[in-house]
Amino acid sequence: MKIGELAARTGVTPRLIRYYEQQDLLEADRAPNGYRTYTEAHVERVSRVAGLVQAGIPTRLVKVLLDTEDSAARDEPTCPREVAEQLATELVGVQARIDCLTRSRDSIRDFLTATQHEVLLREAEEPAVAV
Amino acid sequence: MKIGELAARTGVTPRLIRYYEQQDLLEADRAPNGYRTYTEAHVERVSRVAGLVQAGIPTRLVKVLLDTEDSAARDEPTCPREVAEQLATELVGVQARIDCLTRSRDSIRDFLTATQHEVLLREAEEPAVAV
DNA sequence: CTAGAGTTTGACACTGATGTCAATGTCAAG
DNA sequence: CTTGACATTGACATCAGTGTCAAACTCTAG
Repeated sequence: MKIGELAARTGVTPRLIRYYEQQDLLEADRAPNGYRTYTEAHVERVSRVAGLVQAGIPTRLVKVLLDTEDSAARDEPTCPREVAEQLATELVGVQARIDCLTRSRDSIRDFLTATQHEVLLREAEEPAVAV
Repeated sequence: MKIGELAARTGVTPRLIRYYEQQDLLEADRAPNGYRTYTEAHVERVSRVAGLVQAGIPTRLVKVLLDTEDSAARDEPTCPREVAEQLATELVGVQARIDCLTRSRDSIRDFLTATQHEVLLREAEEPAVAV
């Protein structure tokens, strides 16, 4: 598929998809005419990247995270001690973000419940659009 | 306490503390000489703000989130339907971020485990510096 | 009284993530 | 062949979050 379709399916603008590629978070094959071409796998990849970036992870780190997943998937036990330490450091940062966001989420929930708006809660939690 | 001490205790630079105040995320009393003065409560508040901002929540929303907590704490059932809907919307966004970060965290953990670096894991999870 | 550390405001600068625009190329449909 | 939709690259613009610096003030210690 071409960039337009990928954009439509992920909700990420073509501009950003190109930007992510430029930041080395994405790779794209090229059709003979120079157009970028993507596969199904890219859909998830792009969603993931966008999600992480939106969650405040700088692109530089997003790359590390996804590369980690990738090499884990291909189970390459490639892991120089130093990289592992960096990851461990990153881990605490990620966990801190999760904790912080979780508190906010709970606050919102509690508040909506306390103000008799549970209906909205159900609407909100149904879709489960986990990315 | 003055801004310097607050900064030291929260790990947030004075510059940012002033910025957050400017963005209406914080309020500070003034000493007769014009210096900002803070209470214990501000310590947590600042940490919270910084955490959310770092987690990718724009300051504009951080304000909404914390205001929600505040009014919940003072249990004011003040909640016009419209605000509730906005919050519900925000809720799904926050949840999406949490899911995304959680996946990354698990990936890192799994990876470190798979590569025999559990030691680092324990180091990383001990502090439990949840903010 | 003076020196030094901390504070105030305000300006300027930079970075990262995005939007937008321009000039050009590709391709499918009429 | 022409038109219109979509691609490409590259430049410029914007916004938020931060760093940094300057000039002036306050306070504490010597």
